[in-house]
Amino acid sequence: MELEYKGNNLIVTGLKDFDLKHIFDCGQCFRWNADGDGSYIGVARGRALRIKQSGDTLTLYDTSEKDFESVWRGYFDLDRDYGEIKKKLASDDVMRAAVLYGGGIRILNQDLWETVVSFIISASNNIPRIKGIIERLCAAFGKEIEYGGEIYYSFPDFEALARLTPEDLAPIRAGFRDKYIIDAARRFASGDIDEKYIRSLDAEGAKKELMRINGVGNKVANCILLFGLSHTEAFPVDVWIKRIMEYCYFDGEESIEAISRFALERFGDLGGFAQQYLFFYARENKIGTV
DNA sequence: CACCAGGCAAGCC
DNA sequence: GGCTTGCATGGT
Repeated sequence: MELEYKGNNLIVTGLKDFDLKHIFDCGQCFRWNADGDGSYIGVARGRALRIKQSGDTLTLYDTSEKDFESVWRGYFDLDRDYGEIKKKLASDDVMRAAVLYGGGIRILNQDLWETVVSFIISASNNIPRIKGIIERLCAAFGKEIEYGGEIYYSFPDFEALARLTPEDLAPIRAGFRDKYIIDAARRFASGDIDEKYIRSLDAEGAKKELMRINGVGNKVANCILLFGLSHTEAFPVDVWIKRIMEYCYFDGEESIEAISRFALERFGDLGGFAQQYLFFYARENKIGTV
């Protein structure tokens, strides 16, 4: 992987196991959108970014080396060897196919607070609507970010949301999840839930702590562990994962608990990566929906 | 018009 | 403890 500058744009070459479409469409994030001409625009960690991939070359527009090193290198998980992960996972026909299909997936290292709220919103919802709710939340309560002559909005911090009531969130149209968002914000703002403390815990302890938040159950907590806390053994089982696992590894219907146990035993610390390859493969091919 | 969407909490037994 | 049900909203 090499870096060079052309004007204000940072060019990264020599990428392996990296594909923006796979990364943004595997269900882990909600704030990146295709913008014609193959580029994507998104907001993360309080910064907006236009990014474009062509083969093994990535262009980050109007990006300083400082921002790349302090934010984007870690966010895109560029220092992890996904070739090794894929090799280990591709030990059966199902995973071989899934890894081949979504070979450019990376698990983004996202902000914990944003991940908590985003996956609270994800409950009993669909991805286009989740994205809509989050964009309205950011536009209403986030901070303005100017980038490339346009205005974007940061994800609102918990102090801003802790001051609100469910009625204030009505325009966001989050439905029954509005009170959960506010419960989460108040717990973070009061220190009842503490990011440093959560990060000091192992996956099991962090999960227990997260599940104290109203609206965070087993599945949402697993998503937060994986996408916001780098606990790569977390294997969130949603309807898509349940379907593809039942279809490919079981003989018909199976409980979420049994599927989770199977995943931990088979994939171990790589469960989260396996989950992302499977989710992308299942959704893009509508596997199990018949 | 049912039914479903990256589930969860509250209310039952 | 496990099992059932209501939940907001929008798309099919």
